[in-house]
Parts: sequence; structure tokens; C-alpha cells
Amino acid sequence: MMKALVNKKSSEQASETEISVNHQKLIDATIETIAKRGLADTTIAHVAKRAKVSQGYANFRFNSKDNLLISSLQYLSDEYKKSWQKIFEEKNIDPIDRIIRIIQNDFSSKIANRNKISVWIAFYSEVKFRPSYLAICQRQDEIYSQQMEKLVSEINNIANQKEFTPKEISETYHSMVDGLWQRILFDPKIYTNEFCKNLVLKYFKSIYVNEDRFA
Amino acid sequence: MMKALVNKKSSEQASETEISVNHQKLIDATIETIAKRGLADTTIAHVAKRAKVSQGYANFRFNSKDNLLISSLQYLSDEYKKSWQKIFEEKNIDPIDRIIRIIQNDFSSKIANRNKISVWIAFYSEVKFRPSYLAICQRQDEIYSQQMEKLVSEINNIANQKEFTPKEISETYHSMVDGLWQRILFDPKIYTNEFCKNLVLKYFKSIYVNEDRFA
DNA sequence: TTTTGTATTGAATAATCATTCAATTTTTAT
DNA sequence: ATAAAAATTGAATGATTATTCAATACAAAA
Repeated sequence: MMKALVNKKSSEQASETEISVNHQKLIDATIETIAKRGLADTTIAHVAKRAKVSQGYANFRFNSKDNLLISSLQYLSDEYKKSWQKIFEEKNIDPIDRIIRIIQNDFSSKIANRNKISVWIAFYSEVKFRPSYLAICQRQDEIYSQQMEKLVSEINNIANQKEFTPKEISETYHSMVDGLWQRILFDPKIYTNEFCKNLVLKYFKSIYVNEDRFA
Repeated sequence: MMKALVNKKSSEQASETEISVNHQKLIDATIETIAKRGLADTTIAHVAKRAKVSQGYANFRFNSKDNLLISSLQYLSDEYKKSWQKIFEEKNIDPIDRIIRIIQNDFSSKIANRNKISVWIAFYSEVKFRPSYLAICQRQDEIYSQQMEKLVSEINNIANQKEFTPKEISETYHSMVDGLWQRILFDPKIYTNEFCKNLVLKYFKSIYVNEDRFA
């Protein structure tokens, strides 16, 4: 009966396109469902309905619910990674401006909104019991931390800051971001993205006292 | 058949004691089960087995699984609260020493261990969908923040620190602790309790530059 | 058009689980 | 000791859900 099918590309290498359409529709629907109902209450049936495919298909397409969840986490992780990778790769930009852009990104509404955060935390909460979740989260973390430390050491050189090692600054920053994201989820009235961003900027200002771009 | 029953108190106001025994056994078992298997995989049957009562009883005793979970979160919350409340109530102690004790408490092995943290995060992850979880977490937070701000303002007076408001310091501290707890869960090899505690102490040292007790 | 292969459906299956409750054991009062 | 009350059991129930798969719709090839 009624099918809303996407027009096909020519042919030969059959598809990559409309395969991806359903693939992506399901991943999006999964993330949306987790955001709306929580991981505990996310069923294949809910996801399939939201993605407008049959329940059987959703399972068939990803082999298992577990695999669908892993793919969704991977997608979320990649999406976040792209956003900061872009900033780290920008050319001709002062390290302090770069780190400010990183901070802005971490508290942009695209990244730090209650839906995304709730999905992250849902996966975090299972990390201890699902090695595959842990692996995805750790891989992300590692690269981010590495680039962050490099950036901070550039700043340390310029600003002639000796008190803190780049690792320490990177670690505290990262922890603060995670903690603030959690707080955005709990109490978005108080913890607006602006509020959180400014808190972090002030933290940097306390480290680099002579630098007023953090103000 | 075999029962390991606890000797009773005399009588009249029937019990409060042995009622509490089963009550507490079930709450302990719930927390342990969540720590070992994750919230998603915590069933009444698992909890009952661990508490050495029948499955039917576990449900009967708390009326519902949901209620058992809420009671367990409340217990966890109270336990944590007691630990810091004690420090805030200590007499004849210098505010800086007091805050150091608070930090030590937040990274003591009794509080910041992987089991407890995983249970906290499990509940956090559902906060958006369960008003009762949120209420418990928020109440905790509010009192803690309030006392913390008061303590910080005492320190600010002594240390003559103007850059940061007590609220800002309290917020960043709290976020950092939450973030670091998360990291202890992810990678306990790197994020030892010592490591985390020292990171936070260093943060305070950067705020109160002239105070060397934070070193 | 007809045939063939692929994508998709949706109903059936089997497993898991919270909850119920009649039956049993244990405790308390007489 | 006996009866009444309370606590506790564990098997049955019904709801939910991931997964399977035979049937169908669709697209491409002949």
C-alpha cells in the first residue's frame, strides 16, 4: 500500500543512497525516541513508528536492537567530533581565539541541548556494562583530550603560564563541561547555555589572568 | 524452612526494627544490583535473590518496583547528605580547612567509587522522565549548594578574593566534581580518587593564590 | 508484459518481567 | 498450648517486547 519511497539513483552500485535513507531515518528516530522517552522506555516499536517503517524492518535492518543503539551512539559521537574537529583544523587563528571557539561550540544549542544531553547520559549510564558503549565514548574522549592539550600548551607558551600543566587544564575543562551539561539537564532555567559558557570562560580567565578575551 | 531471622525487640510498637531489616536489605540489594548489572537489567527477581527474600515479597514490601527504586535513590541521597552535613556542622574549624574536608569527602572511596557512581548516573539518566527522581536530586543539590556558597563567601572574605562570586565558585566546583565522578567511572586507571582530588585542590589554589593549604 | 530478485511488511513466537494472591510459615496474644 | 494475626512464599497471570519469517509489494531485467 502507501509507500513514501525515495526516488532512486540510476542503478549499478545499487544505492548507498536509499539504503542510507532508511539507515539514517532509523538512527534519527532512535535518538529522538531516547530523548523523548528515555533509554529504558525505548522499544523497537516506538523507533520504527517514528521512522515510519515496520517494526520487523527496523530490527532486520540493524540485525538487533543492540546494534541499532550502538550505531546511534556512534552517530552522535561522530556528529560531536565533526563539530570540534572543524575548529581544531581552522587555519590562521590565534590559539586563544581557537579555545574560545571550542568553548562556544561545547555550549552551542546544537550540542548542549536537553535532548542531546539526555541521550548522552543514557548511554553513559550503561557504559560500565556495555564494552561497546565504553569503547565509543573513550575513543572520542582520547582524541579530544589530545588536541585540547596541544592547544592549551600553545596558550601556556604565549601566556607564560607555569602553574598548571596542559593536561591539568584540559582535564578540568572537560570535567566541568560534562558536569555543566548534566546541570543543564537538571535545571535548564538556571543553567542556560550562556550561564555555563560564561562560567567556563571565567575559569580560563582565572588561569590566564592577563588575557582579557575570556571576560 | 530455613530462615535467618533476626531476634525481635520486645513488642508493643511492633518493630520499626525488623521491618527496617527487610526494608534496608532490599534497598541495599537494589543498589548493589544496579551497580553490578545496570539499571536496565535490574529486575525484582535479581534484587529479591540478593536480599534473600522471595520475589513476591520484594514487590509487596515496596508496593512496586518503581517505589523500591525511588526509595533506593532517596537512601543514596541521604547517605551522601549525611557525609557532608557532618562536615558543615563541625565547630571550631577554619573555613579553608572545612572546604578541604569537603573536597576530601567528595573523593573519598566511600563516596566516589565506581559502584556508587554508576548507580548515581543510572538514576541521573532517567531524571528527565521521572519527576520523583528529579525532585530527590534537586533537593540534595540545593542544600549542598547553599551551604557551599556560604562557606565560600567566608573564605572570600578572609582571602580577600573579588574576582569570583561564591556562587560561581560553588557552581564550578560542583560541576567539576560531577564531571570527575563520571570520569572515574569511565577510566579508573587514570582517574584515581587522588588524581581527581588534587585536580580540584589545584583549581582552588588558582583562585586563592596566596593560600598554600590547597597545594 | 513477464520474470526474477530485493525490500518491506506485519502477524506470530517466545522470552522476560512486574504484579497478584492463595497458601504456608512465623509471631503474638490469650 | 491454641488461636488469631502478621509476615512471607512461590507459582500463576498478563503485559510487554525483541526477534523471526512467510507473505507481499516493489523495482529491474528480460
